[in-house]
Amino acid sequence: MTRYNVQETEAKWQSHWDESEIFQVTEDPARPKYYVLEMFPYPSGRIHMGHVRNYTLGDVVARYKRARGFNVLHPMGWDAFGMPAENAAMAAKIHPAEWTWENIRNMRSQLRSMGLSYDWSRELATCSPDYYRHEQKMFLDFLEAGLAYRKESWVNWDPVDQTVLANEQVIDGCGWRSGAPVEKRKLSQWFLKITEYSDDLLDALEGLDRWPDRVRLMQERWIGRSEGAFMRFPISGEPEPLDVFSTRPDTIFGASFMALSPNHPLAARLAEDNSDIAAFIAECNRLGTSEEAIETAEKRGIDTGLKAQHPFRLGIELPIYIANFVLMEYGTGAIFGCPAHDQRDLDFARKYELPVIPVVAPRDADPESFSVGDEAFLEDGVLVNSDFLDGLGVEEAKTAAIDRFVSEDRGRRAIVYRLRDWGVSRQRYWGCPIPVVHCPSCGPVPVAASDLPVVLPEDVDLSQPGNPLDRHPTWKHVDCPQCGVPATRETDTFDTFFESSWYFARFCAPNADEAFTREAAEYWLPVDQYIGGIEHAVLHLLYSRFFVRALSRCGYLDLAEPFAGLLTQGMVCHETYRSADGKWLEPSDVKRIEGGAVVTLEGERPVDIGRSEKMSKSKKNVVDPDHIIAAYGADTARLFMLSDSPPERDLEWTEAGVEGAWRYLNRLYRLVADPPIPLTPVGAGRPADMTGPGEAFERLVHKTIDGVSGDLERFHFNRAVARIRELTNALAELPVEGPDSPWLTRFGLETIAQLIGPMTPHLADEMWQTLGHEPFLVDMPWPEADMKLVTDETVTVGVQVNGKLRGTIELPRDASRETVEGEAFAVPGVERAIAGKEIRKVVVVPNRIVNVVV
RNA sequence: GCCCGCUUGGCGGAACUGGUAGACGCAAGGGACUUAAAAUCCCUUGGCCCUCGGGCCGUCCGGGUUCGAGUCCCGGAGCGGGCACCA
Repeated sequence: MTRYNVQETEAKWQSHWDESEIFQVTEDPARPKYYVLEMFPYPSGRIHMGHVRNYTLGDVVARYKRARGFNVLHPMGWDAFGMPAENAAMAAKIHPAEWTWENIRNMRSQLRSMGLSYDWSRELATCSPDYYRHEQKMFLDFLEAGLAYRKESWVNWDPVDQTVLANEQVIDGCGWRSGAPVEKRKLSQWFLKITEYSDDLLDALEGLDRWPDRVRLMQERWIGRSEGAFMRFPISGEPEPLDVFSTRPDTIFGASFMALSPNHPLAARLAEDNSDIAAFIAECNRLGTSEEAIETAEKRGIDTGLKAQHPFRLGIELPIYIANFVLMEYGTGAIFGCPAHDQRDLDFARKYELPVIPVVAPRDADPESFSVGDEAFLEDGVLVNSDFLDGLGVEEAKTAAIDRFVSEDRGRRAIVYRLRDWGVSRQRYWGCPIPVVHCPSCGPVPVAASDLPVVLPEDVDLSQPGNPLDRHPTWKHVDCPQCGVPATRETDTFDTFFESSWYFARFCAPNADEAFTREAAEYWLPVDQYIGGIEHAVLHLLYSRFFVRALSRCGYLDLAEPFAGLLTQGMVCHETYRSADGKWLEPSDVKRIEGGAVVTLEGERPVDIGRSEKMSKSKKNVVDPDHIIAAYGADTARLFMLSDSPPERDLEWTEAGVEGAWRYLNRLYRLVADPPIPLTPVGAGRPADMTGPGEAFERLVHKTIDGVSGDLERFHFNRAVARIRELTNALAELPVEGPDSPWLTRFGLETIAQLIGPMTPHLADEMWQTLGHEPFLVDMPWPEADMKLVTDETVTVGVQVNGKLRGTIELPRDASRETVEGEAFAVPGVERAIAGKEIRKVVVVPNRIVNVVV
């Protein structure tokens, strides 16, 4: 039997593609363009199955669009700055740069073995000065445009490692490496004014109609526009009043306390001469900076002893607390608490025995007796206990309350956003240096554009805690660009989201002296189809959307949105295995035996099978793409990635599924290498007379072309694969003796090769050549379905009685109602079901269903 | 805590906008070929009942809308993801 030599064949086509440079593209105004981009990887060392899935999806789209006549840009690069390089440097004593470049070398060769249609001449790595110098220039332009500024903000500080920790590095309030309790610290940092675009970023979401709804919704919530009012409360015995923001000014008469964020300036002032308050604030600061930590913590507070005066109720004073659930970043960092109509306020009030005064009652409730228990009343209703607001609905009451605040000059209507400005400073080494010099007399001064790039020094010492740039002997010492006195460089580097916010533009002109050329960017952008993980639904995508706005303002380009279409792929999962002593086992350490049980490969000891989870090193349920490609080839891995699950959903990697894909590829190869019957010569005409089965098969080919095309357009890759397999099954069943079979078999095989080309490109080119064609299949136009053959002349219609299927009938398409009813009543199952009953109604849905109601 | 998503046979999934539930694949069982095995090919396969014609039940659970619900609405359960310094 002819055997498919996958390693040899895949290597052969990869080098052919490479030598002929077929995937290198240039701008061509005569042709429609299509820009396919997959989120570029962090060079962690080896590709994982998530990458394989992501890049397979992109490659299918790229190859399909190319066959459809588009000039396709499909580039790849490396998101090469980031913390893991520093961690590796500390753990293995390798320089981050060396570690990163070595990883890039490895991963590039792994990606190449997948046979992806990248234009490798455009490859970039963000850690190269050639790349990051442009973002230093962008930062200078942002500064000049007023889009970058400096302010203090809070960070998680590890006192032992002398470093700032990411939220994920804070475990139970302690540093992940040092184990020391984490402190909140205030640092002066650089921010980008993303909030200036809050409304625009929100409004433009509507136009992103090729984005998943849930991603748009997540961004909408993230931006978090809310309407309300700023209100001023005088504090008894204090000169300065307290400003608060509330979305519920209507509940002002239900206020029973005020609460300050532990980071509020007033709280800080009170702490100066009150050790209890200072201790409470210090404790809050141990909580970490994440919203999750703050929201899940028990609601706690401390009474400051200060009293705020109720704006509309003379003589009523409200105690001012400092509370751990009030965020300094939102509104003014202070609130009035209305326990009856806010759950957090209610929890707090119950704990500190503060009054709970209902001021909104359900419309059908008795206002006198309505009270609130352990659940705040959040719905619409009628205002009660509220003086001039009594009897109004919630919306009317909001307006009336704000109007009164305004007329008494105690507040104003306002819109606030949850979105905060983007802090881009990182106290780390392996990132893009922020091009600023701190001068003792001029303050922070931008580096002159002509002095860019500020190159990250490589001779650093990572063996001690803290930022190595800070203690570098020479690098940071420079003269002030403005006044010339000795000054020091900014030692912070950019957040790595900075690099990924514009790489899609750099790919348009990767060798340009400037960040990118306007010409190339205007030809290629926006990205027509962006593909990546849902984990980037908010930050990366929102920052990139902000970046094109900021770059447009600074004259780099003229673009509304970076990504016109977005596909978010699910995770790659695998069963988990544990030995009897509870240790995780790798899939390659176990085997499946008769009956489905799993045992260890060595010693055949029993293994506990856990449920399928995202592949991760900690659970050891990782399958190395290299091993799969070595054993089965890239096409098998690609086909399995596409055939088992729709792209947005999680995919469960199974050895059996891989085997199935592998068997199918071999079957296809055998069909062309060793056809069941001799084929007609290349280009032979369609036989004039077709047999019945032949004609049915010919129709199926056209239906498959039509179906697969539609599936690929909508990213229903798993259905496309299923259809191609159906066609393959039908081809195998063609009668050997049929006079039209030699032609039909060729027609079927050529079509299968073309349709499966985007998914398994090596095999498809091999099939194409074996069938007698010149390479490359990727340059062939996509097959066209003959729509006359796609629609059958007859239809199968289901016949129901009272909604229950009783049989089916074969009818000419668009048969008359009379014909349909006549045939339907003649179905034996229908006759049985309606015998002796009165027919009340017959529903006929043309070409679909008949429902007899008795 | 807040926000978002998912739930269909033994398993992954299919079913376009409410119209024949289970396409396609995997696994399992049976058979063919073979000295044997692998590979390949063929058949069966949602559950229960059956007089082998068929009957009843069935898309996480409980309600509802409809001639008709996996699909729409209300309520609930379970699982997963995100929460601003991981990328």
